[in-house]
Amino acid sequence: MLYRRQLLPRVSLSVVFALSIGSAPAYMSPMNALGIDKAPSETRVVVAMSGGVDSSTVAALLHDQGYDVVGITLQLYDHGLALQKKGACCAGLDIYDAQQVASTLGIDHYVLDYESRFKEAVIDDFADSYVRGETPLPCVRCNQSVKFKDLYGMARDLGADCLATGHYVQRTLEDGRAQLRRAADHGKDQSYFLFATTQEQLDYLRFPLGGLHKPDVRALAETYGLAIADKPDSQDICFVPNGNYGELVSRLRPGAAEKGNIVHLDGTVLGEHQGILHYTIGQRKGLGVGGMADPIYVVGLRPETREVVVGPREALAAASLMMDECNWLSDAVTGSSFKAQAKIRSTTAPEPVTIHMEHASAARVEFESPEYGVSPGQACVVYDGDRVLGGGWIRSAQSAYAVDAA
RNA sequence: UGGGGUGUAGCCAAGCGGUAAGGCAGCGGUUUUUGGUAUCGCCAUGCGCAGGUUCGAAUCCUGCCACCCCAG
Repeated sequence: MLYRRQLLPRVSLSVVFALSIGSAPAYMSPMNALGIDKAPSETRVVVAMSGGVDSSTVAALLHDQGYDVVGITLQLYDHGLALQKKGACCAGLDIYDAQQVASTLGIDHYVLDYESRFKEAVIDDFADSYVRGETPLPCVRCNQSVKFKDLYGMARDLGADCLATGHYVQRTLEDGRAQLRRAADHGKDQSYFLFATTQEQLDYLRFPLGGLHKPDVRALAETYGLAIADKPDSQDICFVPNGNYGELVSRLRPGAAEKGNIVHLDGTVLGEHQGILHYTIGQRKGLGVGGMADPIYVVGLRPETREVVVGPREALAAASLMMDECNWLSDAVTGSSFKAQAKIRSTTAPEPVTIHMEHASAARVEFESPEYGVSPGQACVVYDGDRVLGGGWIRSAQSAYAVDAA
C-alpha cells in the first residue's frame, strides 16, 4: 500500500523503464521495446481499444514511445442498451471514449462492427451454456473468437507487427518463444481469461501493462491527459445492461427460465426455483430456502429435470475435475502426469494440483486439497509458478464428499 | 368432550419480571473484466388476542382464539 502510494508521483518514469525491460530484455539490443527488430517509428502496432483506462493507456504509452499506433475498437453489441452503462466496453459511450482518446493522442482509430460475430460466438454460447446447466465464461469465449481470431486477423491484414491489449498479464521470451505469465500485480492478474490463447497468437500479442499496478496505470492516463483516467473499472458481463443476465438469457432461451424444484441431496424437495439459469454450482444466495441451521449451496444442476440440487458446504468439495478443449502453451505430453498449480476461477491464487493428461485436448486435474464451486463451463487454468502452462474447459467435477446414503 | 402441550420476524429458535440472543432466508455495501464464493452492515417500539397485577410484563394472573398430541 505504502509502496504504491510512494510510487505514484514519479510513475511516468518508472513505467517507461518497466516497459522497456518488461517486454524484451535490454541485452537484445536490435530489438525495440516490443521485441521487434525495427525502429519504433517503423513498427506498426494495433492497439485493441475498449474505451477503458487500461487499453487507452496502452495506446498512449506506445504512441509516446514513437510507435506507429493504430487503435481499433470493436463494436460488439447493441449500443442502445449499453449507452448509460458505466464501465462496460465496446459499445456506445465506450466507443466514443476510445475515439476521444485516439484523437487526443492523434493516432489513427477505427471502429469495426463485430456485432453479429459477437452474437454468435459469445452471446449465443453464453445462453446455450445455461441451457446445458453449465456456467458460461463469456470473457474467454470473446478472447478466443472475436479478439484473438478476428481482431488478430485484422491486425495482420493491416500489416501490423503486433497486437497490443490492456490485459494485465505478462509475456516473456524463452528461446524465442513467447510465454504467458501472471501480471506483476497478482490482484489484477487476468491470465485466467487468456488461457486459450494459442502460441501463434501469443507470439504476436503484446501486453504492456503486465508489469504495472492499476494505480500506476491510472496515474499514467492522468499524465497523458486522457479524459477517461478516472473511469470506473469494468466489471460484470459487458453485454448485460444492468447486471441482470437472467433477463437476457430467458429472452434468448426461454427454456432455461422454466420453473423447477430445489432438491436436497437427501431427496427432500425444499422449494421451487424460477429457472436453472439463475444458479451455478457453489452458489449460496438466491435460493430462498431458509429455516436451516447452516447455509445450503447449489451442488448440482440437472437440466433434464430442471432440478437444482443443494447440500451443505462440505458437499461442494471437489477432489478433481475433467477438462477438455484444452489449450497448451507448454509441451504437455499425452499420457503423462505432472505437478502444477491451477485455478478454477479468476480471482483466487493458483492451488497445487496434479495434471493427468488423457489426450492432447483433455486432462484430469487432481486437487491437493478440495476445491469448492467447481462448475462445468468455467475454465481450469494451469500454472507453473507465474507461467501459464495452459488449461481447459471444465466438463465435470468429482466429489470429495462421502454421501452417507449411497 | 375430557387431559396434556405449544403459540416470539418469512423459517427455526433463545429468553422464564427489568426493558426482544443467535442461525437460515432476505436486503444493501465491499471484493471481482465470468458465474459464484467470502466479508461487512441492515433486518420485531414488539413476543396469538383482550384485559389485569406491577415502578416495570414476552416473562405473573384471568378470559378468549389457533394449532398439535393423547384419550373416546
